[in-house]
Amino acid sequence: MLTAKREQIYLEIVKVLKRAKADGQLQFTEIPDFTVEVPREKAHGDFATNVALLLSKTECKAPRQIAQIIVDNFSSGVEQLEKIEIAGPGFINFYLASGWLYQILPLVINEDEKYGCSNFGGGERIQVEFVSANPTGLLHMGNARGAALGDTLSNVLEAAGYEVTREFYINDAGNQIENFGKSLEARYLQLLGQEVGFPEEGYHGEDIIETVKNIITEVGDQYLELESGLRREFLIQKALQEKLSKIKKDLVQFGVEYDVWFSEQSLHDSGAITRTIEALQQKGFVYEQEGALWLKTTAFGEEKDEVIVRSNGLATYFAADIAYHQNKFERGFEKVINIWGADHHGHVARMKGAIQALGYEPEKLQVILMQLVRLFRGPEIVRMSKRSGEYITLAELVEEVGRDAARFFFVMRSPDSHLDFDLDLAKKESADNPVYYVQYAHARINSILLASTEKLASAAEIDFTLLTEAEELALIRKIAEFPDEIVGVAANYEPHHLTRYAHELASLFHSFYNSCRVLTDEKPLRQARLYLVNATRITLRNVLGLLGVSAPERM
RNA sequence: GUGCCCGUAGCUCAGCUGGAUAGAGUAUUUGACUACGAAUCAAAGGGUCGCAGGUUCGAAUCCUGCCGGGCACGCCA
Repeated sequence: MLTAKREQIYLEIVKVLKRAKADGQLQFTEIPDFTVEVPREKAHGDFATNVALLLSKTECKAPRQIAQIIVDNFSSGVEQLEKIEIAGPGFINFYLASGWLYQILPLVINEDEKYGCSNFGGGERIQVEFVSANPTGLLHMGNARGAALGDTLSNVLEAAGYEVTREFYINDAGNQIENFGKSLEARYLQLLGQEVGFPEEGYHGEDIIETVKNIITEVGDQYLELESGLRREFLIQKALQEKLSKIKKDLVQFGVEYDVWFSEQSLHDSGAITRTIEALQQKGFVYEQEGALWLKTTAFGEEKDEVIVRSNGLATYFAADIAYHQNKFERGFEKVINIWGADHHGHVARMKGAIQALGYEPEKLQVILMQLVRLFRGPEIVRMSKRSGEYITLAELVEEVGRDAARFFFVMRSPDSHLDFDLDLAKKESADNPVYYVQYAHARINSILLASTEKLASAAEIDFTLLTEAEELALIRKIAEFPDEIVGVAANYEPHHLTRYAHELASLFHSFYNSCRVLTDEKPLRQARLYLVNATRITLRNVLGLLGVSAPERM
């Protein structure tokens, strides 16, 4: 609705500009990249454009003078356009006939759970890789943030018309797995009464002990007889299985389900890494030095080259990740999004370089870096240490504050911002908790609809022009913005705008509720307001759905 | 030392592809429940947008330098 109207205005302006140029009133050689947007201030009309300001330089005229030329040439190509005004330094404000927005309401009701969806993405295939935690432990707050962001972004991309694949890359290879094996073995032997030391760099967490206890319950002491290498391998297999199923379960509890779980080890086993390295060699980006193979990432602006095969013959994590990305592109994804912790930022440029070396456009890879999460209980910071295994896990978080609050809080902030997560606030069932604020609006609507015993009237029976209060119009406008909002989030990868939108929508509803009685005695007005309330309900429910937050009917 | 992120109201943060009077929540103060849920609403106060220059009709937004905080700089992942 908004989009269509904006386009109409935009095209009309372009027409006017061309005509003015043909008449010699304007001299520009190229139409500048101007905008038509909904102004922040209501007093500035329904839409506004900055085109006159942008033209002022090339025209050598005052912006307001140019605006006047445009306004004078404006014809009636835009329906419902009531008034055009020049304002401020040279903005042109467009005022539409009051009530032009009413058309959005029947549309919302008809589209229902599809309201907000569009075909912006045109069915393009896009892959979102997120969390991708080491399967050697449990999910921590950083993983949780990634899970909330990745899943919400995926939901939004789907709503915007992309075909999305959610993927978890399992780091089940390399040194950490070695290390994991040593830790498991030490615990195994200790639990069976042997006096052995624990590896300095090992995984000290309690959860490893639990895992080993479970293994002992299953296999008893029969691994004691085995040669150490074999014993570790068995322990690793068992433990990985258990850890992964726990990770999966915890993510499901968090509302996150993946389409693909991709094993790093499988890239080693299948020879994919070798093939990728050969491809890079063929293109001349690989050389040998001091027994190792290096990738010439300096060819793509990096400060130094990177090792892809160590002198001990083992491929590095980087090599595996390159093979993984090649695999992604071979599967036909047109765009690939990775959500990584900020501690991996050094990896971004070289990954893009590697992609370029393979002959793909580096822009196809989009990395969202997220800053760290700090946990608080009120003013007290919650100290955590991954090394010692003392940290709060995703499962514990969901247990403590609930999935709704957790997901909302993680998405609330820009990924670029450090996130201070206050457990006390997230648990609070009160006004200062933004999750409840939004959910409350939904529950409240539901109880109005319950209280009204009559059947909702159809759009044809309703006189929408009765909705004239400022609160009503503001609410309708916000509802109308929803599809645009989704496209914006999908285009710029900014899921945090969604929580903001949800809050604003709820807020406008509460204001409306407090100033306009819905269940009034005047039937036509009551029907119109009930219709608006129902449209609000649908929009709220849909935005909460994208966030992975429930829309309760009662609280 | 080099690279990336951050610095906006007392606090937590939006706004950053340049646009009109810099916003929200919270906290503080004051009002509103004998009608649809007060987990709500209405209103007030609160700002050198880290500092200094520059670019231009216009800068929180772009550029340069500096200050403060975080992260990363491995034949780890």
